[in-house]
Amino acid sequence: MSTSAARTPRRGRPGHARDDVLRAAVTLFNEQGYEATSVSDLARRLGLTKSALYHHVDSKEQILEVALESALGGLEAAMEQALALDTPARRLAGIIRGAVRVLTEQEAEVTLLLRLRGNSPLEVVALERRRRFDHRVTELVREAQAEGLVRADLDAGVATRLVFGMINSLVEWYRPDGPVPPEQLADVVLTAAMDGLRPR
Amino acid sequence: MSTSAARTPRRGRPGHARDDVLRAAVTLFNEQGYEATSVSDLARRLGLTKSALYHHVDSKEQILEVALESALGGLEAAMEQALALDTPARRLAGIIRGAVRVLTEQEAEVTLLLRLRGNSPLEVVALERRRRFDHRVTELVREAQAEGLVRADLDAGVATRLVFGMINSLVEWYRPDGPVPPEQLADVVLTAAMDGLRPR
DNA sequence: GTCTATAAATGGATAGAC
DNA sequence: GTCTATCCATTTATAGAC
Repeated sequence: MSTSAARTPRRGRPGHARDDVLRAAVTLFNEQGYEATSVSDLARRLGLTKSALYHHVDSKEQILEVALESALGGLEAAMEQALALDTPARRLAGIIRGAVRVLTEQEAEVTLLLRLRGNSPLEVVALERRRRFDHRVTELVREAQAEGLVRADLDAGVATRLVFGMINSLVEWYRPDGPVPPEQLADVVLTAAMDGLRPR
Repeated sequence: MSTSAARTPRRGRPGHARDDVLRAAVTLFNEQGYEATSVSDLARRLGLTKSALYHHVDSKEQILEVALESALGGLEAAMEQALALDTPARRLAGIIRGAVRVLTEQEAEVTLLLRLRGNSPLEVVALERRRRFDHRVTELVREAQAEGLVRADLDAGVATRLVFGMINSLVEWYRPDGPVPPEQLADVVLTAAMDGLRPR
């Protein structure tokens, strides 16, 4: 899946470029749900006919594919960065901060990923990749437990899911202009996850 | 959720009763998504034709309506019970435990509620009811902050959303036969929310 | 690159026989 | 209470003119 840089530059006015279509599509998919959004809905939102839209993309599912690749690629890149850190504590904090960053910077695409139900081979493959990511996070939690950084009386998988339940919920409510500015968000989440709501 | 015992006894063989249809429908809606599930899919799952299915329910949306009423009713009842407790600490712990209980006991119906996008007047009304519930939880968090039970440097709305992100994620992964037995679940979640992952 | 027109399939829902 | 057959709107997607 090449990005815009790799594509042939258009001669005339760009008009509705592929990226505009993809961006609008992912936004609309998130507002209404992927299945509940028809190609007609999308064309209407863009002020185009369906036929014109199909000039830019091959299919509705292709749009989903591009978005999922972006979301999974972002999460996997964050994992690589976290794994490159030099202590278990930094690796765990790194993947939590990294996931928060990807969730906010690629909010629309990740939201789509988080709502998948596995209704097509494409979705099943994406869900498997997501599951691999989750397993790698669980390994980081387990490693932190071995160092005494995380309570050992909590199953590592359960701890991971609870923390990522918190993180993933960000796509449902976080707004950069809300009570938590973007540059503080990772710290707020990390503190809530590690220390909880109770004052120390 | 009454079992067959409470229903009017049918004369002939019970066949496919309304409750069976509702249960199967909600399960399938959760597996595939509400919009992605056709009435034909549901009929097939039940081993019926569409026509036979429509003998038991008026519409696809009616099934959703019944399920949402059950989920919202459960959450609102939990809120009333929590509000009846006698200290801010007990009220906050009460609604967290109560929500965990409702999420597990009415898992399918609550899952449906949590995935709504507001695609119809019915969904919009349900989302408004859900928002009212969230606001009442936020009030309990604010009250706990005033007593010094919850960190005051965290916005009450943000704290509520983070904790409920954790709680709501249960519908995605919690299984009674997993590492956390049902009777311990509320304690595990409450501890994770209040004290975090770090050993004290 | 956008349009009108249309194909082919599937969606939710109903009529009426048994 | 279940069936076959059908209605009509909408779905994804394509053909071909401009």
